[in-house]
Amino acid sequence: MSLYTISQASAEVHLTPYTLRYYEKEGLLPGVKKDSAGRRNYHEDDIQRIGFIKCLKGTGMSLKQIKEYGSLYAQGKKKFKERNAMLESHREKILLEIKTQKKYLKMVEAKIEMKI
Amino acid sequence: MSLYTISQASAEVHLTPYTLRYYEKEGLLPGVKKDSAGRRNYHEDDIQRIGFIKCLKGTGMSLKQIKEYGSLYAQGKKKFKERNAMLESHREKILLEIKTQKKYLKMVEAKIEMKI
DNA sequence: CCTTGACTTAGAGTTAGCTATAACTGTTAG
DNA sequence: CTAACAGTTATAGCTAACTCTAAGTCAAGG
Repeated sequence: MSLYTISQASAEVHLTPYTLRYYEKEGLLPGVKKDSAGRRNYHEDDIQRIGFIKCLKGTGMSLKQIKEYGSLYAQGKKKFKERNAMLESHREKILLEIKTQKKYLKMVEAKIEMKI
Repeated sequence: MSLYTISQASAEVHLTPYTLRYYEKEGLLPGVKKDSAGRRNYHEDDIQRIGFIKCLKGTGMSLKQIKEYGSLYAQGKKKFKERNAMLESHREKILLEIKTQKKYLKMVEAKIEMKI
């Protein structure tokens, strides 16, 4: 049934075990199961969750907000509206960010072309 | 000849006076002139420099690297090659970043479309 | 049985990048 | 002349996001 130890999960998602424990401690990754010896067993859907956390974080969402999103998610469809509103506004933010990056790219390219 | 006090420069570039002084202290913005009373006088080209610093920083370059770039720049054309290499590799980084952002955008949009 | 090694926790330490405070100085308006 | 104001410095404090340390536990191999 596809279980990962913390070091396997770490390799899979390219985050250190430190970071994985930290995310869990901060409440970003609730409900990770442990074996009889108290060791974490990451399931496939934990890996998926971490993937989405990386996506949100990689687009500039703070861990605090990611946690908030996760908490809305955990509350199921009664919070669907709120949760989707969060994603929609984050989507706008990403679009804006891409625009800004493109502008900055042009500035850097202009500087390169200056040859001075 | 278009001089700015620190608060005017601050308003112009959308950075706080604290940040402007901090950048200067960190060596990112050498050679800012002062008046007889010791107050900073930002010239038009200081404003331009800050603009480019914001561009580099906004695309993920660390202040340390920006300082390094500035120091190469200050050494004139004898460091042209090195400086341009730095910009070229930064350009690649930005391109990659835009690509990543686009991928993440799709992930967020997919999540929005899930309606679950 | 004992060592090795991968894990556990709580908590301390680190880094980047600001942001604020305290004490002070020079300029300007009334 | 003086009070308010906008600046100055040095230095301390803050936040986010890790990153590491110390001390301990557990399971498996020799």
